[in-house]
Amino acid sequence: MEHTEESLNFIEQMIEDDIAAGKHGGRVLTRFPPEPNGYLHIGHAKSIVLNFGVAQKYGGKTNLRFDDTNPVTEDTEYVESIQNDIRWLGFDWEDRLFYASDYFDQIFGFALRLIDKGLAYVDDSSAEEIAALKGTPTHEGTDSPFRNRSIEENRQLFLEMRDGKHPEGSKVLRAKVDMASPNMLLRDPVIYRIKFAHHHRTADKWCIYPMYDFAHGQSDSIETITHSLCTLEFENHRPLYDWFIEQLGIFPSKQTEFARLNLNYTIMSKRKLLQLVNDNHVNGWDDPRMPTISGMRRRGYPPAAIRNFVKKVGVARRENVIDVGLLEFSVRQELNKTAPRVMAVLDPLKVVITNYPQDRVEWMHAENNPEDPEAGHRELPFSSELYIEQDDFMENPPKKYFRMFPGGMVRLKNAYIIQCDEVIKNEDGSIEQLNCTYIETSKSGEDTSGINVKGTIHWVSRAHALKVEARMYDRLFSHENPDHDKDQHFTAFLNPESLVVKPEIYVEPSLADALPGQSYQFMRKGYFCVDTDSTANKLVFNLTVNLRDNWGKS
RNA sequence: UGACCCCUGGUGUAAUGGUAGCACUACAGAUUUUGGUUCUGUUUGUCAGGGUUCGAAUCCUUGGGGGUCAACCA
Repeated sequence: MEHTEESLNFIEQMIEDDIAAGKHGGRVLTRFPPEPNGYLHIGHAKSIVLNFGVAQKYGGKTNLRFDDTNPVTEDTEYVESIQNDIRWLGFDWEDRLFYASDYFDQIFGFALRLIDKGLAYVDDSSAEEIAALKGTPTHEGTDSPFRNRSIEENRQLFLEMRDGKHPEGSKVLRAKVDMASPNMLLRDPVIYRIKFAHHHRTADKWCIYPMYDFAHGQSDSIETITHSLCTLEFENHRPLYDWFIEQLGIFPSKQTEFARLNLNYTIMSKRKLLQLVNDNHVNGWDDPRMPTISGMRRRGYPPAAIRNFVKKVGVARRENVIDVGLLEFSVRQELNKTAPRVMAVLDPLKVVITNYPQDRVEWMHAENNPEDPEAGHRELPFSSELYIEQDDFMENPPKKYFRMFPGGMVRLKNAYIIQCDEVIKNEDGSIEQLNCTYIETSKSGEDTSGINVKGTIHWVSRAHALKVEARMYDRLFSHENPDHDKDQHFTAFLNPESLVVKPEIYVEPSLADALPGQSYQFMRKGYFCVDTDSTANKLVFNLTVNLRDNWGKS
């Protein structure tokens, strides 16, 4: 057996180099550091798969750490959903659940250490004044008038800030780096601000909170993270990340940036997703049209499909926009192997088999999944009155149409070949029903008719069909980049047909006991899953993704 | 008019100075009791110029294009 070597992405390459060099004794410890201020989306899935995946591959571990340094935007609702989503994706942080807020005491100590080294000062300037003195990317900044306070005064004032003696916005603690740096982040970044806000974990213990740059890297160090993987927009933060490690003399975690995942026909910004929820453009964070993990779960995307998708996308440092078609491919690939086949008629057309006894019911033997011999078989009721799909019949078919037409023959999947004898119309010209005859000797599995038909269509027995609701989902946006227009808000590009509800479709009776979350292939139509809105009286199915359809393309 | 990063088919990603490959998409065909799946094949690519080298997608250089950075957000 030939075995092809899989090529490494640049992060795996780096880790292998580090291990080979004996760095940290070959130890690998990564972390996934979400801020609990929103739901996880497919972009986070990339980070999760990367962080957990690479650690697994090299015998390491991964911490889950909530980056909860801004009490104003964070909430335990998000803490719960995030953990739920990571588990569902198939990853386990075991006993390593941490919060940046666990380290507030230590981080406060780091700040004092900086002050004592003359590397941090309390600034009484307003936010506007600080911004004004910061300069611009092309013009260097100016020192704050408070930059040269004594160590003693800085210490005293910082302690007073902690003790709530100063109002919000009146003072901040700044690192003393370099106001002339071409890197704006090094121009004396604010590292602590006053916020009289209730924190979801530390409650009212603190009224000062560290900023990202003085919490994230420090938390990495405290946990002795070896490889701190983050997205490209933090690249300019790396010199500061390293500066703090150097000045504080703490564990040297190493930050490495990779390009975030972008998908066309959707948006990934948490702020904008929150707006879709708040403005009721969608029905919550787990709306099946949302690019959130919870939305995809409800839509019926299997976790393995998401993992495979992320692996196919790869990891690199260049900006990218992934075609949502690749995600759909991954979903079909997984569901094709696992989803039982059933028959469902979405847009019914009544068929009467005139030569089939009206009171007769035959139970047809049907394969559950041709891709999976283990999946077994089921029995399907067949009778003289059926429903077929409206677009499986055409009165005046084009050349290569091989479904039903007047005088034509078609195979009913798992049943008989029938011939269309008569089209019965309503007064308005619409088709009321088809009268057909069946070929008695053509029963599936015991066909001796010798007739070969090109088309096979799905059907359900009218008397036995279950009436269920179907929610037909399409992409949320009709433009591949909803953010492309400077003058028009992204909501202007919402797809008005992203959800079409079919209140009543017909499905075969074997679906009666289907449970929320279960996926099926509605043969020749698409993959559907049972929605959590289903009740004892009425099942609700979500369209996960259509089947590929080559008909009519050429 | 600053610093840092990036540029390989339509999309994404390999090739670590030595045959530009893989996946998705598209197209064509075979198989098929799902116009699904599967199988086979085809089209399409190294941003541009200069240099180093026996040899450059890869190294150097100039230019072009794109991204990030001026929250008391992360």
